[in-house]
Amino acid sequence: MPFTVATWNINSVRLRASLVERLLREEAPDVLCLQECKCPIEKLPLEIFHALGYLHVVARGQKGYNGVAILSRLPIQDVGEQDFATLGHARHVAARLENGVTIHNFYVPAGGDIPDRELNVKFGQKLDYLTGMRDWFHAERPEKAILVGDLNIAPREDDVWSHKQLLKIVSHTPVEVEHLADVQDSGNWVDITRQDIPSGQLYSWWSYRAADWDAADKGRRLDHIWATQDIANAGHSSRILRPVRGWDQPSDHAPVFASFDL
DNA sequence: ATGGTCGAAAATCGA
Repeated sequence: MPFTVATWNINSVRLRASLVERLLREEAPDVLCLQECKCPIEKLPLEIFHALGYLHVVARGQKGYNGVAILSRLPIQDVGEQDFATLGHARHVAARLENGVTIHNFYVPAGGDIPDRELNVKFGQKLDYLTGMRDWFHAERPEKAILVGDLNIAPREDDVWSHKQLLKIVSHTPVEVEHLADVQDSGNWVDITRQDIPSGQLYSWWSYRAADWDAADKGRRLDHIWATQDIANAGHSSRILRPVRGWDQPSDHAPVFASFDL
């Protein structure tokens, strides 16, 4: 059964419910994973999703911040959440499809502005969250699994507009990249986006603080789709929908897509 | 070295 998965940091699902609706209508992924819903689960605009055939929703939320949701046209089962680094935040939820594939939806902490855990508690929390992910996947030995989300790290030189200028900027520092690589190794995860698009600049986020984000094009690839080694060769057709960043009242993130023939 | 823009929620914090 082939299926398509998408991930999108929506930056308030209530404010942008109409954008979610447009994406579902135009692209019709089987599963859409959202981050930064910024509301309790009882305030998710479920009617809109249901009306489009997304009858299955697994989510975790909190008032004002964070929040993750998995919308699906295919039946899914809630298989729980993890609270890495015991932050008490809604940053992870997992669901299982009937074909046995588990989908993990993550919103990794952004980490603040200063890349030093002595000077910035949030940076330490980000690293600790990633270490928690590493240890958990090391113990779990995931199989037939897909991991998506806003991981808030652009690991490769061609995942950022300027490797040199971003080396000390949170999201591209060597210590974060090492932590993310440890997570990837611990679960035998394969970066499906880069499996499909192995070279060239690739971004999924552009700051709001640019006069013209498209012309400046100072982007970063913060949003990822991974799969465990055993199903990685089923992944294909990866793409990042850059035009979505140019929709009215957009999120600062573009959605990332991949398909799997399983 | 700094400021630039958003969203939620209350007049700031987080990104």
